[in-house]
Amino acid sequence: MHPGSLLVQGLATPTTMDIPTAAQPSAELYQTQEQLIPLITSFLENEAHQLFVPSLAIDTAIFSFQNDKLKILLLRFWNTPYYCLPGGFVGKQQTLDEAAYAILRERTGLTTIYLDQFYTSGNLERFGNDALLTKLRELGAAPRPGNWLEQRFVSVCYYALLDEVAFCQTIDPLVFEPEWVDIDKLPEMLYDHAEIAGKALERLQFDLNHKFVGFNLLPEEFTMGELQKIYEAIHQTQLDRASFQRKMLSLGILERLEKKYTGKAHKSPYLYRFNKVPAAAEALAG
Amino acid sequence: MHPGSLLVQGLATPTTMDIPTAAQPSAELYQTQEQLIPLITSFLENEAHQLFVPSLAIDTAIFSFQNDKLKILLLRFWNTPYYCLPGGFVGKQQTLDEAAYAILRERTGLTTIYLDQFYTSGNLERFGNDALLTKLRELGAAPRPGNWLEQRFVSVCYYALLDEVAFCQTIDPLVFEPEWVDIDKLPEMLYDHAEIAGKALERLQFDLNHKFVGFNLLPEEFTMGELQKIYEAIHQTQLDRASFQRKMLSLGILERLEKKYTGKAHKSPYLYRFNKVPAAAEALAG
DNA sequence: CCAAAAGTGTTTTGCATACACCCATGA
DNA sequence: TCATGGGTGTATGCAAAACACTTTTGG
Repeated sequence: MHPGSLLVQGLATPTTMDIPTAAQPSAELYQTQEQLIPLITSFLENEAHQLFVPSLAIDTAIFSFQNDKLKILLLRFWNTPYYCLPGGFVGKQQTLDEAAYAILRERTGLTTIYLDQFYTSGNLERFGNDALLTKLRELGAAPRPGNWLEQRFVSVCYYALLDEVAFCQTIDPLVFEPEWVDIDKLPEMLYDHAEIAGKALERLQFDLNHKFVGFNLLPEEFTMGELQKIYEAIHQTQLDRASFQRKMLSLGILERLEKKYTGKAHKSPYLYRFNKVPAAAEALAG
Repeated sequence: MHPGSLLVQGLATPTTMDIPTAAQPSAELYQTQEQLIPLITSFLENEAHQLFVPSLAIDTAIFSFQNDKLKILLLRFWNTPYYCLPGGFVGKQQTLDEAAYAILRERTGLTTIYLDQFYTSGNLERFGNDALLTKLRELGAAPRPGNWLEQRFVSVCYYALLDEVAFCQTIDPLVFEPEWVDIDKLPEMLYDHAEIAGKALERLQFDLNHKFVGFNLLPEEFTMGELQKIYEAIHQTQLDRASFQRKMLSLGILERLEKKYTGKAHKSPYLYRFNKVPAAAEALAG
């Protein structure tokens, strides 16, 4: 295995979807700048062109729900105070969905993930002004003209919902350090990623009421209170408990299971599960 | 002016947005196959690579409202029974919106158009199986390996609404013959364009109720009855006249003008205009 | 028995629908 | 004055919202 291929996974999207997550060699080997820079340079000058569709990038807004708050996964760029969204490129034989899915799996280690394309950004901001190239030049490296990042990129944007607090793989900690950030405390971001994150949240808020995506942020079995907290966090409002319960139940897509005994001194809530029978899918379409 | 540049406009997107529509030379000059084939071949082998972002296409679903029916603009491909959506490519210095807008103006001659990106299609259907290449080979031409259409393409899709029955420019009648088609009588289409057209209609139906886009299909001043017909055509239902009027007026985004005397033997309807004050925009956001 | 949280019932309000009625217009 | 289509008023029904009440649990 060519040593650069790990770097490819770190920087970008694997070209196939069946790379076993657990069996990957440790990225620690490439954590020093001295080792990284020539690998990155080689990637930008050679491998990237061979593996990926030119001009095309994927950015993902990955949401999860922790401590009653909606979080988004950001990557802090190379020891700067600037953040960006996890992203990657599209393998020459990959569909867009496959490429986005691969990025998700690479970053989170999870395989069951809700994923939805919501926007394609075609502005020219990054063209000739890439952060990674600038950083490399600061460090004395100079990838040749015509390298991968000197293209103009169009970015297809996805948002994703995680149903467990994902452990976040640090596949390339020196270049991109992952961090879960409160959705209402977004830091300064590179390129147009702040705008993309904003659009992702808008879309999530919208889909929540029209496609019932909320349960994707919870484990398979959940209480009504937990589901309500998701709605409140995403819409940043307070909801009436009784009305919320009736509304959810009236959709006919939740299945009531046995009670959950929490050990707390109050009535135990029922557990619910999303009902996957065809009838439920119908109810959501309208 | 290089003769191929007209062809470029015919096949694809101009790279700038200020080509004067009226001053274009007639395309009649290039209407025979003998003249067209070498120009197309040269375009595919040379000019396209220089002008456009690789791997990226734009497809547009252009809607208008004629005789109380919703129509979509399709292009019949080179004397076959197959149709496709008007499309083009993205100039190296164009944003996606600019490229889509240029295609619209090129095909319709109009400059004020509602335009909304709704989907990016990344399947591999067209890869290695392009209709134009196949047709050229049937005709004995053989663009060299590595020509523009041998790439894998990702297509950014827009839908557009025209507020007048556009005259449809026949810039390349031999290759693509334009035709307004009833939305409920879609013919067989190339690539995944049938799917894209379907998604465009779904999106239009959805936006109609959430972003009040309907008035973009009408001239600036219109009667309530005309607006209602738009809604009925797009949703394929009958609506109550009284309820419709109250709902529209309650949105607070219509401005009532003077009456319109039609010459018909009945009460004359008021004319309305879309209200562009900021308050209206707020009303639409929710 | 109490506090806390969950579940359910009841009232009210708002909105969409349906339908009725009146108005303006030109033949 | 009549037919036609446009504008407005009114009754009805459904569903969401607000609030009250009951139930369950562990201390």
